[in-house]
Parts: sequence; C-alpha cells; structure tokens
Amino acid sequence: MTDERHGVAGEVDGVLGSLADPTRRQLLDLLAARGEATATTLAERLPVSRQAVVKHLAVLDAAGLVDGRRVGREVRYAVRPAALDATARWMAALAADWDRRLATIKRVAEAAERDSPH
Amino acid sequence: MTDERHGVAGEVDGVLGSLADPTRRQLLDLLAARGEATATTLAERLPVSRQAVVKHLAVLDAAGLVDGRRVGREVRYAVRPAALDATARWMAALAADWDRRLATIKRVAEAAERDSPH
DNA sequence: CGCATGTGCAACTCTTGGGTTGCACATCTG
DNA sequence: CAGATGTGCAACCCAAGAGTTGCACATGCG
Repeated sequence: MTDERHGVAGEVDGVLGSLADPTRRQLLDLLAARGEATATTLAERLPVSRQAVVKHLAVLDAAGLVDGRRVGREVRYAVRPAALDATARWMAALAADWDRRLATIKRVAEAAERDSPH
Repeated sequence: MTDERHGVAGEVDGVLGSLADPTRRQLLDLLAARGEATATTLAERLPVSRQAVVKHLAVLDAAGLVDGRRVGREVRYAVRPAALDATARWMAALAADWDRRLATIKRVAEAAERDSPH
C-alpha cells in the first residue's frame, strides 16, 4: 500500500502534485480532523463519489501523505505528516536560496552602476 | 502585470498549483540562476516553444512567484521569493498541526486502551 | 527607411486527470 | 445461510491544461 520512492526530489514532486488539487487538500483536512476514516465515510462529507475519493487517496498514498491499513472489510486511512514536513523544509530552503541569489545579483548590479554611472 | 490576490489561502492555492508542473519548476530554477531573463532566452534552454514558456510565466506571475518588467522591446522576468516563502510557512504550520492532532488522537486511543483492555 | 528581433494574440491538437456508473467480490451480522 | 455493507476493478465521459503553429504588431539598429 505504501510504495517506496527514490530520493527527496521524487518525494517532493509527489507531494506538490498531490497538494495541487483542492479536493485532495480537503481530504487531508478531514483525515487530520478525524485521525482515521474510510473512503466511504469521507465521501459522505464531500460532493464527490466514493470512487473519486478512492482515487485521490491512492494519489495521496503514493505521495506518502496518507497511509491505509485494512481492518476487516474496511480500509482505514490516516494522515502521515513526514512527507509534508519534508516538502515544507525543501520549499523554505528553496525560498532562502532564491533570496540569496537575488541579493547577490542586486549587489553586482549596484557595483556595475558605481563603476559606470550613466 | 501583477494582479493582486485576496488572502493567504488564495496565494497558497496559486503557488501550489504553479509548482505542480515540472516545466514551471525548471523555469523558476533558470530564473533564479540568471536573475533576469526573457521568455525567448528561457525557451532556448528548454525543450518547449517560446509560447509555452510565455504561458507558464503567466501562471507563475499570477501566483506571485515571478515578476515581469518591460525594457524596450523585451520583457524581463525575475523570481520573487515572497509568495514561495509564505507557502513554505503555511505548509510547515499545516504539518505541525497534523502532528499535534495525531498526537492527541494517539493519546486518546491509549487512554481508551487502559480503561478497557481486551 | 528597411530589416531583424522580440512580443502578443488566436486557433487548434492531444493528452491527462477528475469524476461517474455499473457490477463483481469480500466480509460482517442476524 | 442470507442480506447488508464495504471494497475493488473496468469502462467511459468530459473539461482543463500543456504544447504547437501561424501571423500581426512593436521596437531596435544599420
């Protein structure tokens, strides 16, 4: 149920792809609020069919954001923050990196401005 | 060129949607590396047409991740880390929230286990 | 001016992804 | 056992999005 991915890049990729869909984010909120829930139960709280929910859960599972365990005839899904957390850190690092580069570029531009003022 | 959005939710939404596409992420990397670039220049470094790049830049601009300024007959785009940073914070907060809820649920479950052991 | 270069707009194709319905299979419960 | 409940699988529909091509318009430069 939980397929392994290779590297942080792939993980981040999956998480971003999953989070792009609003229904999926809503699904995660519902799961976080309840701790555990089945596709059928979740579908009752959403304007979509159970099958649609199942597909979304499959995507979230592949991204590592959710985990499903079978209990008797039902499958209970729960949220798993690790992947989300990793992606948050990745984004923060990326933002910081951009800031760094932009600062450097700005500094260079100002230096050039001093050397040859118009 | 820079349309205003309302609220953090909308901003996060746009950023997540933008970041879901690999070409767009690549575009952001290129922009961060160069500081400034035109759609035509960027297209040369990518396996897609200039028009495709223009469309992607429009999406990124709407999400607030990029800003385009006209210089003569060309439009130079630059990365703008603010929105990315905001989304990173949002994600980190979300992850923390999930952790909190999961911890609570686990605690409750354990308490129930103590009260009525099987 | 005349040409090269860069952008903007529009129409079109094609694939992907979200969503649905229908039915078969498994599992609990009276 | 029989019915109820929950999942799984498959085929199908449809809109959105990524990408393309063609051409018109603007701006820089010899």
